[in-house]
Amino acid sequence: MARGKIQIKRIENTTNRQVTYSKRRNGLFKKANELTVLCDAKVSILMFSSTGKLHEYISPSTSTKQFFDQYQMTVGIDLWSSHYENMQENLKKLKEVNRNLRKEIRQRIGDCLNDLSMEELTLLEEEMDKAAKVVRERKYKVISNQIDTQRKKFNNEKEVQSRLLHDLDTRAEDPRYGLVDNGGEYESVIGFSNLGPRMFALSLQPSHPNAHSGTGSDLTTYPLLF
Amino acid sequence: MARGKIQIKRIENTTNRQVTYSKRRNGLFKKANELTVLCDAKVSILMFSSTGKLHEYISPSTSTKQFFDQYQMTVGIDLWSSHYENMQENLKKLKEVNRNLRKEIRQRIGDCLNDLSMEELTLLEEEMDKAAKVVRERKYKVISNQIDTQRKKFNNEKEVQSRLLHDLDTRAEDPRYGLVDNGGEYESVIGFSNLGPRMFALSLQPSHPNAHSGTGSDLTTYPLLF
DNA sequence: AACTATTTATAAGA
DNA sequence: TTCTTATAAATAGTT
Repeated sequence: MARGKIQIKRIENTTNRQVTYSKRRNGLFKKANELTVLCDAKVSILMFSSTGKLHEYISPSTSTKQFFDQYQMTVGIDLWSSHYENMQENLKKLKEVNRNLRKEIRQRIGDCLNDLSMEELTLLEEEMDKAAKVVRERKYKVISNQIDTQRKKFNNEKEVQSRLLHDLDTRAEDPRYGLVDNGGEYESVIGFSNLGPRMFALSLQPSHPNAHSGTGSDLTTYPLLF
Repeated sequence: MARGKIQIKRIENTTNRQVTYSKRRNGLFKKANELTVLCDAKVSILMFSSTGKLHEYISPSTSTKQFFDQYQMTVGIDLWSSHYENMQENLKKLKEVNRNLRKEIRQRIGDCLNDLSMEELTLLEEEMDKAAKVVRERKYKVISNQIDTQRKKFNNEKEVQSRLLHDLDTRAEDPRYGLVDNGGEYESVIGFSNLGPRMFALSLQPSHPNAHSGTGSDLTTYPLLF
């Protein structure tokens, strides 16, 4: 624009092009700054030269990040959404699923029943009864397993005990030991007493609600524990 | 820069400022475009006016998004990483919550009870019984509401019916209708026969047919309804 | 939005 | 690069 008009088209001479780039870049930034001051505006200029070099102008009292954020807010679309679209989608879906799960749980706890129809209530009741039955069965299974284990332990210990008693008898009759009283037997019984509390605790389990009196046969094993 | 030099400072006159903003913005964009062409560069200009309005220049064959990406690559810092991390954190938390909710539901359905202790099973059982009770109560409430509604409907209909019957009686005894034999009466009843089905349906209600057996004519008209 | 006197930007040369 | 400078372009104030 001086010493001769130029065509606005790519400057082929590389040096020339770079010089012009530098000069005009400065001019652009100067203008941008003037605009910022004169008109109380915020300007962001990003430039990449043909060699890939970055130059930047940004109005004082702001930042490129702020510009990006504000730009996106204004445009209304996340420019980074391509990066995060899937994530946001996932997030949304998860939240929805979550909501439904919570609702289901609430219904199964007994909340939020008001918007259920008669049919849904009936279905829910059936399901819950079924589930409760499963829980109960599982509980009895656990109980009987524990009982079984305890019984086995008890039998083992009894066997050991009787063997010990037998030994004692043998020894008592053996003139070499000269033991006549029960002291030994007493000691050996006390040795089992640490099993007591555990078995007692078991017997305190709410032996169970009346609903399942049909499985009474299981209970016949209980007395053996006392 | 014409018709007088100006100070580079905020233009206080609003109109003036907006005009200058517009003019210089165009100038800036024009320069940016020339730079793009002359020097084979890529330029992005974002501007927010003092009123918050956004204006944008972007070199052809590129996009603001590309600029953001390239800017970040060049600067070497992911400006969005904090967003990204937050999101991932959220996602993780939601998944965890979700997992727990599912587990709870599964337990309440009767699956996955194996890893529950005796105490937990007992607690679960109690909760489920309690919840089932609530569901049942809710169901009965719905049922009784429905019954109530039906009863009210029935009573209404019954009243309407008796009023109609009463009307019929009155007309049958009124000489103005000149009905001597039963033919006329038959006709007049037939006149109401579009009500018939409704009354018929009503008469099937378990409650009872005639609350108005006081007049003998009641009995004679009943057969006509069927 | 158009005009235009003037300022500013800058192409080419040093 | 930077400076110079002739000239093109931008634009402030006006209509």
